[in-house]
Amino acid sequence: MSEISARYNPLEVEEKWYSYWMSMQYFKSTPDGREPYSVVIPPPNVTGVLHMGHMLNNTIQDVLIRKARQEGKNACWVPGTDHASIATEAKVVRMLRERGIKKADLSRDEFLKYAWEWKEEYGGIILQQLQKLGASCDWDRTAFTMDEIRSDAVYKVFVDLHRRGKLYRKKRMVNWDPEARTVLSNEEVIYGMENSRLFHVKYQIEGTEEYITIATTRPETIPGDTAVAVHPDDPRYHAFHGKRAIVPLIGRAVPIIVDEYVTMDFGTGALKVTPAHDVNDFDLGVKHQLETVDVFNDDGTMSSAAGIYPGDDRFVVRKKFAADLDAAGYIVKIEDYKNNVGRSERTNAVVEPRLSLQWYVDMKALAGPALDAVESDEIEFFPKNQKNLYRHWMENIRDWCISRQLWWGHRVPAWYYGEFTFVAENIAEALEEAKKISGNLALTEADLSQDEDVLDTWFSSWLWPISVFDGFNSKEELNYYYPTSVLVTGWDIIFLWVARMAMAGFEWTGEKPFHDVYFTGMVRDKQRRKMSKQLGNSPDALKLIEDYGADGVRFGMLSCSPAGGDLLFDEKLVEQGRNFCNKLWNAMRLILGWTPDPSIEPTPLDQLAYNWMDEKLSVIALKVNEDFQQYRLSDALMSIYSFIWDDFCSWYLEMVKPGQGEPISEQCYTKTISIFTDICSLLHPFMPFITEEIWHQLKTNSQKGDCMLSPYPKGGKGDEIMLAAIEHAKTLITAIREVRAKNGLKSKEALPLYAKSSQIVSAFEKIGGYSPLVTKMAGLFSFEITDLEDIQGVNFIVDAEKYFVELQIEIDAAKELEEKQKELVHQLNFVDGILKKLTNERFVAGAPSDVIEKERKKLADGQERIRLLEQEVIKLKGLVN
RNA sequence: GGGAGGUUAGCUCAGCUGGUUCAGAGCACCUGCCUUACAAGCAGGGGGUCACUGGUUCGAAUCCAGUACUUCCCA
Repeated sequence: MSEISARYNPLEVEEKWYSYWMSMQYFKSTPDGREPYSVVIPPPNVTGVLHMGHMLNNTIQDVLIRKARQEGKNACWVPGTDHASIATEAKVVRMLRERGIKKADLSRDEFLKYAWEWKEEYGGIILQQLQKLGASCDWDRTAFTMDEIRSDAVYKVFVDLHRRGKLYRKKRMVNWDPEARTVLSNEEVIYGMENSRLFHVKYQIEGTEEYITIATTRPETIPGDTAVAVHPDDPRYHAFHGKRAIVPLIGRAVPIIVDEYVTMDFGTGALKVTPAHDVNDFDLGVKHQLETVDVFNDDGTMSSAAGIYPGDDRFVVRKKFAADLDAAGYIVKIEDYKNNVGRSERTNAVVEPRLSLQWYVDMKALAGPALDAVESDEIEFFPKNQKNLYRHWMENIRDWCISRQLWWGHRVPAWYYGEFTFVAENIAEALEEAKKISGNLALTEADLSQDEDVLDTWFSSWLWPISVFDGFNSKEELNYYYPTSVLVTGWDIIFLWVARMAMAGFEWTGEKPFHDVYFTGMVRDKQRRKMSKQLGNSPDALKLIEDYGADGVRFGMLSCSPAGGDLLFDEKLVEQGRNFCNKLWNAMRLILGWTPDPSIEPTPLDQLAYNWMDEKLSVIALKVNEDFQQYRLSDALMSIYSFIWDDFCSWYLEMVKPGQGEPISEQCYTKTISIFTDICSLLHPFMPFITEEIWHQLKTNSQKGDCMLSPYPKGGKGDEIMLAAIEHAKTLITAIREVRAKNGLKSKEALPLYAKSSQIVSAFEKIGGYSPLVTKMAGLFSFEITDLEDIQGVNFIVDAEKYFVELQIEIDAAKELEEKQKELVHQLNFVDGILKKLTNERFVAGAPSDVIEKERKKLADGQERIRLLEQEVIKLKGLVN
């Protein structure tokens, strides 16, 4: 025994077993006759390094996959990364800048060469880090959204949607990131309240000396004004209907239009309309056929069309132009104001609404089946309440802008020739098409120009559950693995990803992409702040694994993360995980230190103990399986945790532990090992490394096989009478220990215990090994049943049974009396409540018979306790007086 | 502005279809222990009018309404 360290050392164990599993190809999956269980990883950014969110998310997936594997299913977990257009391009640009290279000086191809180099060098880091966590992915299947198979799928889908009229190109208002100089989807814009100022500016009414005053937070857009709008019912402005206003300092005369869109009590009730720079204004512009004047360049500086300060930044111009207006007497007043400002998720630049020509997917045409599937629980959400969010978004769905003004990504498969557009999977097809349409057979590829933009990264991610199985080329694997079993992801990308995958699934396979969706919470710090790089509040994931072991970290992540609920990360959690590993480790050391002796028969106590363990294990396993059904992983883990720590270590091992230097019966030894290995099987999905290690340490000389592939315990109801008896014994033993603690008695001092005779007590006493068990665990000198009503010493009630510990000590009668009286009151209330129930006809008539039976039992027990307590109180009163 | 959720021990949360041996878990806390598997431990213990108000009911942490506070989503 001495050669085994008293502390569990995870590092070498983890390294050893991970490479062993890999060498055995245990993670590998190919279609066969077994039931499949498939999971696709939410592909992390190729730029990413492992953070807490990944650890939580991937631990959960690994738990599910490992359990499925132990259940004999063909478990397939497909790993991969996505190319993260904006983030990666930004990273590569920065890297180039550090090397003194400007993106603007490079051709597209040159830039992409650098980008791929970067990807090859750094792109796989996160996947290697997942291995440290124990992730049992089928690494041979590692996919990347820009590899050949996944890219082909993207182009196919684009062409297909276009052909069927569900994808189009149009000039619309978009969210423009002037720093990245690209469009953003709605989901990539983060809104927040910011301090700004509301400028009240007066516009002269054409041909009069009258003015109309508008309020705006953005005076720099005034050069783009092409109307002033008022509410039709606003009496202040009736006189101006049909007239024109002069845009101050610009001199443009613009119509005063009337529209119910205007909010009368906001600002002055008059609204300047700038169709090129505001979504709502754009709609007004379309409705009233207004001119659009785009006053900005794509980097947020003023354009030549603005006529003022060309080339200056919009925020600089805001100040300058406001000052000009003021100097010219057009500013009526300036108020401090808070408004909602959208910023780019990636660059934090203030998003500029901008008119631009982009590609869109007609989402209404795709949403139907995906919405229905979730509504009907055909796709089941865990937790359920995410359905509301999903429904709301799907019912108000807007078209998806999929083009991005970047180079890193899938280039839009559209080619232009003159005024023609050809959408095709490749240039050769586009050329064929071009020849046909134009009638010019002499066209060459050089005559066509491909769209400069790339597609939104999610336009490849939404195909992921299909494309990782090469499903757009071949049905072979798709038929087996698809729909996947479960998707595990954060609720924050329910729209970006989950909804879109559901749509793509129905669109191209006619089926849902997954049966279940498990939404994890966000990992936050103790102050509930989201973990982020900026705040620096995220622990180093790999450091955590080094310090606490992968199993410890997995335990920490899981033990406190109910589905959908946020995980408030605290290093205490992983510490608990590490301590748990140590506990398991030491239980193993204890057992391995025993000397089994074939010539000794197991005692009745031994037999009772291991039979009880079997029953209890069975009950726990059943509960764990039920918890898995509902994805209550943290409940499942905590059940196993307390089963191991309390039942197995604190109770069972102490029950069967032989005395110092004494041997243990071989039967009991073998049985203990078998229980422990079952425990390893049960715990393995959560803590794979230590369970594998212990499994092998315990099995060195006997059975073969690995914990990872051992059958997962199914569990059952268990022997209720035996379970109840042991629970009673445990409570009794605890009560005796309490007597010790209260009276300052040493644990070595053996005590005589008497039980007041009763049916229950005799029944328990008849169970083989019961009395020896209590005697051993409570450190008794003797344990007898008596008919005496009182014995000198301390007495107490367990369930409805009365026990006496014979003691020659003074007891504090007054204090004891107070306690017993308090308890009596509680019991009286308890019984009173049940009596009320049982005397109520409607209850007796209506409640199910087993409920009534239970109430009767509770009543009888309660009454018995009252009887015993009353006796006691009378006796104590006598002593006090 | 529209919508969804939350409010249970000091902290983080369980508590499913209403029924007091269920007010529970983990952590934290207090007391006593270096009892040779484990001090990363052992034994014992104290903590809660289940946000507030009203209603339904024989009975409410659990259902309903309102109030307060709070989180989130969408605009």
